[in-house]
Amino acid sequence: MPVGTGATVKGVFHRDVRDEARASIILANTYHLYMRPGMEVMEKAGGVHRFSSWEGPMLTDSGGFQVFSLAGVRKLSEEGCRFASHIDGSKHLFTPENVIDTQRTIGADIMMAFDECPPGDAPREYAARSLALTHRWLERCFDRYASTSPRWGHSQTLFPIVQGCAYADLREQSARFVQRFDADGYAIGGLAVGEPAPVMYEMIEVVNAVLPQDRPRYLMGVGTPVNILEAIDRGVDMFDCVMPTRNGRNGMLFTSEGVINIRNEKWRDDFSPIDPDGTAFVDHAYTKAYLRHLAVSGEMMAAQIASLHNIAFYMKLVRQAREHIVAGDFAAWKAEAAAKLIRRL
RNA sequence: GGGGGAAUACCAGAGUGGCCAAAUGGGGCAGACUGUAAAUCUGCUGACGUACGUCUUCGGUGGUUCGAAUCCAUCUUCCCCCA
Repeated sequence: MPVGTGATVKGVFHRDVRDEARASIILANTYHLYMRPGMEVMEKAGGVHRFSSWEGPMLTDSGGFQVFSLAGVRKLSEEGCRFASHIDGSKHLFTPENVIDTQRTIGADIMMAFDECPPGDAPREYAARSLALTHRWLERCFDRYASTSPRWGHSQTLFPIVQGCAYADLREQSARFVQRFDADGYAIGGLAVGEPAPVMYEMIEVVNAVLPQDRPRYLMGVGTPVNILEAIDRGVDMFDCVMPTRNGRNGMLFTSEGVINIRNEKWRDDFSPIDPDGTAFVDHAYTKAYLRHLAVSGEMMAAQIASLHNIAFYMKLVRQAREHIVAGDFAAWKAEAAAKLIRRL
């Protein structure tokens, strides 16, 4: 949602944590069509959380990411973050408190804390100062959370966000700090923001070594199919990412055989399905040639089909991951799948 | 039959004597996109070479000029107007 609302609405597809296996997941902004009605999102001593009305849980971001992505046009302070709307220039102030209020109003099942997300190359001194601010904000978020009630008759939970940039000791410190709130789940933020992938993986390992095993770990904003498999391998349970939709709109299709740029002329006469492995999101499988025609013609349908296809692909990917974790052959499957996923077709 | 206009790279279309291998768009090719200010943005697109560069291009032919996509003659093709 645009600046001013203080939150981004997402759908989250979550495992039933009663499964033995880790890795459930995902993702898909604004798409809730993959979720089962009344599915239990998580269990905690003494109670079961139920989703809001419809097909699945709603997760909202706090607006913290805007602190990162709008770095050029915002002002950070102890109080919060000021923005000028890109739409009408009006001024807006996000604070830990009003961001919680907004998410209460939206009715999110999972609300996110308000944090600062520094860039991947942030110097240590900045990272440490930022982390301290994020932690202070986090306490304010939970204060507000504790002093307010769900508005729409279903429970609303709040996830803290681990920060610390690319510094292992800061990450570890943060992962310990956030546990004082005994949350239903924990988010890992501030990754995939410019740092190399190996650094991201290392940070995930550091953090997950500290976070509790019996609560979902949510890696925010990640990522490519391979990123997701690597993160699952390191104990992450939940993801969200714009990649399947944004890249889909821009003509990139993820398939079990590799990545396709559907605008390429090579697909012009290719009447085979987008993915031979059958990740079609409807019974009818669109052909590459048809989708290319729509994309080249500038038809909105191309963006729609590509987005839905990519989301369906991501959903299938994590479902397979879960199955292979249960079957006990995740590592072998991951290696084989990843090799294909990075190919360009 | 008479009069006028036009032919430019894959397409469309600027350019009217040197700063033109030739604007701009499209098409093509490649790349980017990771808690969505994004149906977006970037690069390349005559040949050879990493590159400075060299060579061949602006309908055909022949001229003028130090120098021509640009001027002249002629041919070809297309378009328009009048009969």
